[in-house]
Amino acid sequence: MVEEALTAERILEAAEEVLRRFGPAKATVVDVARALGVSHGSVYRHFPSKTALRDAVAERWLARVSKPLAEVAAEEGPAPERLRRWFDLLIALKRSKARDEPELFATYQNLVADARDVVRTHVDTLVSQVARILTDGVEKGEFSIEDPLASAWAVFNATVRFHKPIHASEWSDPGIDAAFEGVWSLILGGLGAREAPAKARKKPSKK
Amino acid sequence: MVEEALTAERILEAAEEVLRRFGPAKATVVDVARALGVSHGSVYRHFPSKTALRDAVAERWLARVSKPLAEVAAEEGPAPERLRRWFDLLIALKRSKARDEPELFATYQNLVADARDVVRTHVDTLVSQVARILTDGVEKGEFSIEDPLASAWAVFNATVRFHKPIHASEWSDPGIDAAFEGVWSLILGGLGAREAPAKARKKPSKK
DNA sequence: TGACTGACAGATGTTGACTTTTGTCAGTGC
DNA sequence: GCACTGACAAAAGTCAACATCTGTCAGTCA
Repeated sequence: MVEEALTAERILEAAEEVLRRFGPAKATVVDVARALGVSHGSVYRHFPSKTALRDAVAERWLARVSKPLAEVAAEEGPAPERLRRWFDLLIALKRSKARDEPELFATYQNLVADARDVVRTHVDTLVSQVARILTDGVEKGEFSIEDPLASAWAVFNATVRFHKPIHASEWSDPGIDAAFEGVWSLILGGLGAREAPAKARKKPSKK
Repeated sequence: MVEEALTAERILEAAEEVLRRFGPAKATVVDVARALGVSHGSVYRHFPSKTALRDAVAERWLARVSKPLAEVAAEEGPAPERLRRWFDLLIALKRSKARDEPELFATYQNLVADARDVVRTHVDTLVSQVARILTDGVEKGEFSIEDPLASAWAVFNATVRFHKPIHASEWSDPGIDAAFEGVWSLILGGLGAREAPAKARKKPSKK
């Protein structure tokens, strides 16, 4: 049987599995190497440090969050509803990660606590997606705001309680959904949300 | 000189001083007793546990936050500006506590992490103050909202990043004030804030 | 030659004996 | 009697010896 070559990709998969099973506190580089049947020195051929490996695992994991969100951001149709769907999905994704992959979620929480670049990049990605929806809405006359990127940041900041991992323990409060509704109507008002005026409404795009 | 009687009040003062000096991790009941020249058993005559003592210290400390805020909430004049002054003061108070009394602030952070009743009560107090300002503004036609208490919670939730101790590390970010401005204009819009119409209670037709 | 190993040094984490702290209460003396 | 003490048990915290982990590198072997 031919041994499969040791690649960064294979290491990442093994590392994710090890993190999922043991959690960030117990997972070691030796565990990852053992899962691959190599010495731990080999892992350092592909990643300069354990931190870099952890960041790379998180990056993949975060890409699996932002990709479906990007799809929602790119949808057609009224921006206000799309914005809401986008946040509903963001919140649902975060909650399900916290519930179904607690160890990986804990890894991500450590990352946030360390204020790693990988997290900043992820947040920037998410905020640009929101900005895209807002820009779209402004063009269609569905939002009345001056600076979509600034507003995107504002919306993101205002909803921090509902998607930032540091608040994860509050997500099981019975009133959490009602609290979000309250913040949401504040936001819609603040964005000057309304139905697209007939003459401003764009024809279905077919580019 | 006659020994002063040992009262809950004197114990609280000593406990606050001990907490301020040693911080929540190092302060012991024996330290508090020593500062008062009594045995630690005596302290337990007045407080059932160290936790109860810590909570009582925090309660006093929080009262010193909510009292000046209550004064702002009770002021006359336009509600939107008052609301803004109220939040500016809240944020300034929290930041100065974090900066000038780091040990007591750490005590409070522990309290929040433990989700103690004393914190819930404090938050309820603050939210009612906001609700009071909102109610006032609704009566004067300065806000158009249905449920001032629900909106007060929404405003509080939307500004969490700027006053909740768990976010204290973000308060020194250079962009934090700009971020607050962004959220604030969202909020003002969401509350339907406007100048008081000459004749209150009449639905406005234009800006 | 170059991917990989394995032995190694220093850093970090764990363990368990020991110390301190919390909380109780019978006893003291005012 | 009451307000307080001081001795105590159980719980929690400390610390140093020991073990494991991270990161490096000279050496192996295909």
